[in-house]
Amino acid sequence: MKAKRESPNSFPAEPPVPERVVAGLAKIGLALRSQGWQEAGRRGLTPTQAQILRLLPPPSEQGLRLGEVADALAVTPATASDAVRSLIEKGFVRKSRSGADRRAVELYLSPAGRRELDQVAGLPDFLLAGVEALDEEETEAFLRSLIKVIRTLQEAEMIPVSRMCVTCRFFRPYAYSDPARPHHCAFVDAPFGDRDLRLECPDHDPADPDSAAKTWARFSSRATHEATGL
Amino acid sequence: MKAKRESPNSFPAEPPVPERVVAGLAKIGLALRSQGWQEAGRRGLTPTQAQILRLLPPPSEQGLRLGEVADALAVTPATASDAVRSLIEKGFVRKSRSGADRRAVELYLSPAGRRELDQVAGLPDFLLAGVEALDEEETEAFLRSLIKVIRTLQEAEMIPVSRMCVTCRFFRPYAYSDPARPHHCAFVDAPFGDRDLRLECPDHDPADPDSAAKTWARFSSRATHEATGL
DNA sequence: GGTTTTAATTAGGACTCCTAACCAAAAAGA
DNA sequence: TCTTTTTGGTTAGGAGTCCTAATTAAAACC
Repeated sequence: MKAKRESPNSFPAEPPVPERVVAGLAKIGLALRSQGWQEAGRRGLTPTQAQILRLLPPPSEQGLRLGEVADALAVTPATASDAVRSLIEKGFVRKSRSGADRRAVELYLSPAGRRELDQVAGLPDFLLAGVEALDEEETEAFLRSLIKVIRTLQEAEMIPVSRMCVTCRFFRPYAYSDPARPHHCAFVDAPFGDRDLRLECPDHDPADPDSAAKTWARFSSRATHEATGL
Repeated sequence: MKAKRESPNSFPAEPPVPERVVAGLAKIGLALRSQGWQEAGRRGLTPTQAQILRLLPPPSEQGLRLGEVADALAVTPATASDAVRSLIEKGFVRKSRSGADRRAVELYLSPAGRRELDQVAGLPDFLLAGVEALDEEETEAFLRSLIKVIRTLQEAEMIPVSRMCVTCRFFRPYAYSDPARPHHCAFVDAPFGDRDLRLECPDHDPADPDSAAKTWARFSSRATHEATGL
């Protein structure tokens, strides 16, 4: 039987702050899941299927491999294959053998899929309403913290790597002293601030591991100190 | 074809900040889900089953109703009933008819369930590692923002209401001017700070709707201004 | 006492996940 | 070149997650 820990200010201690944060994130995860299923009922799509639709490009662009879809959703290829088959039966997705590699497939949105996606994307996350309860400054701080958490998870390979600034070869964190726009993007060759940090940038180009590590160290430590007013 | 929006600083605009925050939260939800299933493989428990185990009390305490379990997990009673049946077959949960209301059931952890829970809870969320990449101050700000988001979601009834400070009749937000410990808990009759804000307090007692609204308004607006230095 | 409501279960169906076994094409080695 | 791997994807099988709808039984209402 463990004695209860006391926090420094004599207020009876609960689990440490990070654990409560995790619990909070779990609650949001819960909401996302249950919302996803309610959505599913309204249209004919399950959460996974909707996510795949959001992922796939129109036929005019380069299609996605099945493996890429599986990675992005963090499921096994078997599961992804199931979901895709069901989407094809529903007429929302097209599949064709890849030209370059004859065992691979390329997946695209069909026109019907494109229309369906507009509907699905139209009612964007209910979560948005929750996040919009934060003021601007709070939201930006929240985004930055979120990016740090996600990146850490990615490094531990617990979450698929995505096209974020912090893994991009064009990203130069804290290149300027202007606190509103401390970062530099070498792709558009312009300074920008935390509010423009991206999670999925179309122009993303992965940095080599070495400079990625440096970039991350720089971003991570500066973002930390800046929050304390340094 | 839509023209690209420009943000005020001429950096090419992406979706607005709140949307990116939602995207980030969704990524974390993804990680939670896929981790849950990997867990499932190791032990014989699926994510839902593990969550139920975490929820149930030992036989020495008041058992939970099936409906309460369903609410807490944000699933239908049918789904909860399924999962509970499977847990009973595995010997981790005990069920008995409620004395007070003969159609209701009371659910408890069995001794085996208790042992299993220790295992499950032992490897707490991998997410913890991610959150611990934040420094102390950042973590506290993150927790506070999270509470605001969750509470907003609860008000919109998109997420089950939980035993948080902000819905408790003992909670007096911003009762003091001390920025380190601005709140007061009338249950323990002591001041406390953001770092002690709770998501699941054992002593929680719901406030009546009227004063709950006032408390929330006070917490919400002050937390906002405080962040901007007011 | 006779509705209505509420708590839980069951039935049925689509889908999500997994692991494992399997082809077939591509890459690697001898 | 002619095998081995390796890799991309599919299928089979099984437990579980979810839902809606129908059912049973007890409680609450009038």
